[in-house]
Amino acid sequence: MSKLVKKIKPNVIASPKGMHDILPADQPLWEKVRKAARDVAAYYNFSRIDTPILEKAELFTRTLGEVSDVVEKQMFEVKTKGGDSLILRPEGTAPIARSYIENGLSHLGQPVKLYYEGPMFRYEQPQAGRFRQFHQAGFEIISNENDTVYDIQIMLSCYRLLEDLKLKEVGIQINSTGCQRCRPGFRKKLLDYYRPKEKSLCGDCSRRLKVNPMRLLDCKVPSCVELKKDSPNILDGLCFDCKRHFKRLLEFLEETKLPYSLNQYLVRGLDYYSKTVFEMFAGGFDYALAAGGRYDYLIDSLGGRQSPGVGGAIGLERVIEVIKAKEINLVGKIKPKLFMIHMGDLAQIKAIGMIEELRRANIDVRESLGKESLKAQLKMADKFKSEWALILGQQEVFEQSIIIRDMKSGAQETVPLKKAVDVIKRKLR
RNA sequence: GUGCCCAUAGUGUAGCGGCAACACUAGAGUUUGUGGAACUCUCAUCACGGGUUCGAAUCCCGUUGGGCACCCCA
Repeated sequence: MSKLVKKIKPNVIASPKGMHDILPADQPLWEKVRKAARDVAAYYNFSRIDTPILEKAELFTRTLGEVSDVVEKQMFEVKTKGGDSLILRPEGTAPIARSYIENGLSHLGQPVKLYYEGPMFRYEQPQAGRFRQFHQAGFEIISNENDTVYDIQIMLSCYRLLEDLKLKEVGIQINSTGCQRCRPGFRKKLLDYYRPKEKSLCGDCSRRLKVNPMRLLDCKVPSCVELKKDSPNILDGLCFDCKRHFKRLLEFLEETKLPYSLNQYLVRGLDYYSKTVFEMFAGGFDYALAAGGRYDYLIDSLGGRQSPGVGGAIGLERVIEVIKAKEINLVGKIKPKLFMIHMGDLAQIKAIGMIEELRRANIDVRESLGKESLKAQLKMADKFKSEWALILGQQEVFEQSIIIRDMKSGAQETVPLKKAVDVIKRKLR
């Protein structure tokens, strides 16, 4: 038979755009960040919740807003065989609100404090700190009362998490976006201010003027920024309730000494926010590491009983990017002090047995049992900076013994296999 | 969605129309049961597809992916 088959290198398949592997080298840092989030959640008494990665489209169109960018152009759609379409969740709050209603979580006792962590998806152009699949950890507090103390607890949770990750100089920007009572009045004031100037607005802004005037405050086009200077301040237009809520938030911020600054132009792109909104930044990075706000009507809009809530989410990729850029060292390497070495097939069998015995004794050991030569294995032991090498050769197997080698001094002692674990225990102490 | 830049070993780079090179990493070894040094060897049909050319990693087009910015956002 002749070999007619040409060696053809199949096209290399790349990961989808904006979606990345988290490689082994990065896993310790990721785990550190996730653990920090879990610890903060535990300290402030948040219970973990996991919701499906797919949700019905309506959940997001109804809560985030039909004309929000996330809904208009960033929805990641999955068609089912039945012809329905599902959406890869772009954020965590709406699904939790859905679950809260569906599972009657109000029965958990007020307030309901929930924490989550997992992948989110948005169909957009990847760039600095921005991916199609990214990860968030988040905190939500839902209760009967829209008590400002919950706002500060959310901000504290987010802030402490960043602090625990050794991120220094984190700044918090806050604003109030008003409520259903005062926002219409402010919208009108905005419109009154901007309508006569419509011709000088950028294209996006003149469109926003019609669909979502609040977003005019967010524009970064220089000419619009100039116009913004004299625009009505949202804080002046707040109703009595919102004003009181905001004032109280400031008192809490003073008490907790969180480094905040007012930003009257901070309006977030998701419709469900009301009253408090905030974003947290690390010095030198222009994307928010964490953000959130209050959502007094979210549960309502999904058909649940009126239950105000407040929440915040932390972008894990962004946090990790900043940690790396600032060369913050969070991960200490755990290195087992023992290294198992074998010579020959028989010894390889015994070596496996020995490792299992060590495991039962709760002793960490590293190995490179796929390698054959003693040299290569010693080299590995050295690379891992092992303190002792356990060496099993033909002769040791035959004698029912094992060599314990001190890697620093090179001194070796041969001990009976039966006593090996005890001797090792003593050495490790 | 739009605009600009980019793509050569696992990583970082050289090669600029004529034999794909260097460093690091990884693997094997330097006479067979003892590591850290040194040395030797191995690892790429130059992202993919097409075109121009006697000849393409190199020039052109397309695709995919990456980076940055806008929009928006964690």
